[in-house]
Amino acid sequence: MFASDRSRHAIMHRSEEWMMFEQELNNVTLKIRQSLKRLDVPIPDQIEWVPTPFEGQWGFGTNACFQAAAVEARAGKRVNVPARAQEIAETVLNDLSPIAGFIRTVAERGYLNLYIKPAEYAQRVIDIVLEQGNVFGHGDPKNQRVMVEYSQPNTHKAFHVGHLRNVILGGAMSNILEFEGYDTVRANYIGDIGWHVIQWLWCYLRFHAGEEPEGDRTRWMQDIYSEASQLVEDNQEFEAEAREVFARWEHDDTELIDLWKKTRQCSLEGFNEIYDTLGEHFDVFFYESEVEKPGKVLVEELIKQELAVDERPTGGPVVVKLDELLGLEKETYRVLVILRSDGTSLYATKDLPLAIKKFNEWQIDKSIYVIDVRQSLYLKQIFKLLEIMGFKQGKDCYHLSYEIVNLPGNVTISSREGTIVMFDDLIQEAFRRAHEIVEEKNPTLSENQKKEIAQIVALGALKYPMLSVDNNKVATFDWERALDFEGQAAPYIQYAHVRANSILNKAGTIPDPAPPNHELEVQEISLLDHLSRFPDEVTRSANNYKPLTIANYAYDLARTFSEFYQHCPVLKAEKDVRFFRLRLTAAAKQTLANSLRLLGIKAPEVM
RNA sequence: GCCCCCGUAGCUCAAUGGAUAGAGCGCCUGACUUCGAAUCAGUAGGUUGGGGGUUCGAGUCCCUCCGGGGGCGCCA
Repeated sequence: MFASDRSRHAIMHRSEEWMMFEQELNNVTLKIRQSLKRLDVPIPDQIEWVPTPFEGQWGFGTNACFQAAAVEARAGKRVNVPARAQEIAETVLNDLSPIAGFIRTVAERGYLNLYIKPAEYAQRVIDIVLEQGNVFGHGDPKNQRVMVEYSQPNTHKAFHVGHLRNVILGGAMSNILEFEGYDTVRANYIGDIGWHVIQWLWCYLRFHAGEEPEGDRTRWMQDIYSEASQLVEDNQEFEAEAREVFARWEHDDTELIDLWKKTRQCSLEGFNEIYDTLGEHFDVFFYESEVEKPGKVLVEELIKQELAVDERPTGGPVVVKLDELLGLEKETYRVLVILRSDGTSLYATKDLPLAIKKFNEWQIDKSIYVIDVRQSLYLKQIFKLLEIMGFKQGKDCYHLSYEIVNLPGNVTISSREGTIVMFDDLIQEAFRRAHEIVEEKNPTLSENQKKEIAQIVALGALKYPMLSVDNNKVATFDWERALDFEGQAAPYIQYAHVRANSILNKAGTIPDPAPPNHELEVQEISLLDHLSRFPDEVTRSANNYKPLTIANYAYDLARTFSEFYQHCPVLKAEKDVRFFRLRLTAAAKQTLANSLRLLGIKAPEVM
């Protein structure tokens, strides 16, 4: 991505903020070391700088003096660490003062704080944002390829709000990793075979032969699936019939396979429409049907290597006794079943060869699985088994888990039981409400514009809550809350972007770079400070596999900008102030757009 | 029996081991002839489930208890 920007990578550090102050801070760090040595105070291994937490002041602080005092205390000196830290900080400052590049240096509560002169750096922050434009915040190329597997829908079933959390999360994670400098491969893994498909095919042949879907294909597929699983569950004769269909399948019955191909395609097309709507795309589709046979071969190899135990002669399945193989006393990895007693495949049968295929055919360095938390143990088993098999990259597999989405009343979403909220219903209702609001707020827009905006706002509103809550918290789907466009929500962030755009449009052009020559307001400093932190937030988000970090950041930035434009007139300010604030507004708009883009949310120009 | 996750304001949630635990919603009070009020400003609201421990410093790490959810040889 961003091939045109490659040339910059050599000179731009991953963190523009640190880079801007790198020289000054390194300089100070060195001097502090020298000073501590002169004063005969222990020198901490690491002297790290963090932004000071005081609103409207722009600076960096270090806790190095705490570290030093703590070392003294551990060495047996009877000292009160906080008091001693403060003492050391003051002494060091006396020893060094004044320090070049900083407007104020203060010892506060044991911290050694350095405040920079805002005007001096304001221009640099803005210039960097505007120069880099839509790549502002990106990380250096890591020369590593990472694959993110997500979505993984089953054909012949519904696509519901439970699936949404997965797609949104996986998509945002991919965007963030890519932006941070990883060569990112978006992978989907389709469940196109298995007992659920067989039941569907049976039900179709038995009760719906010749039928074609009208309207929403995915809903049609779901309806038949729901009917099938009910019938099979309640009626043993029906189950026996379905088992016969399974047998036909195992014998490669041509007629059945033709029906499978056709209906599978129907599902896939339905999914693709949903991905289009969501703005998601995949670089590769894997299918369970393509790894089933390799999986069965692999199972035989594992039996030969005596890693797997074939219990089929005694009516059992093929299992891998992981704890036993590892010599673990305590139950840890337990036992993994890798093939049914009747020789048919399981998830594990297919996941093993797929994991290997990913590394070997795609030359990836890291393999991420976006899958719900209930499969934690299962994935732990798969990854460990890969290692035991001698496939070392098992340790480069990572389970990005997330909690499930329930319906109100703690009702589990189940396509088998039909307790689902279909994606299509959700997006249509969100669109309807968004359209109503656009109509009310901006009646003069053309109908096409209204529709486009409603779509952007509706999608943002649905996506944002999936990203702004920690992965391991259970989400409850609630119509009212899912469609709440107020407060901490995507439309708020989009609105800030729109307002910035509106100001810039009225101004016409963005002025040339210039330092501010007025006393900066608290809101301006706060906004500049937030802008400068974006690159670090991207890095942190990528390193921790947490899109939540960017979701929080985007909202914080929007709030900071809203406070800014409310308090600081831009167009009405006198010329120099206007010029500076216009550039600041442009930088804010750009950074809002960049952070929203990472979340997979569009930033409209008007709304 | 073993394992994992959650518990923070009335509700929904934030918070690199750091400075005074922050938002939104809801409640109450203000600001549109003003760059667009999908906005902003302000009030009130907390023993971070309880108890120990580690640390100079714990919502965050460790132990334990309580409450809730989930997983554990042929479901996916």
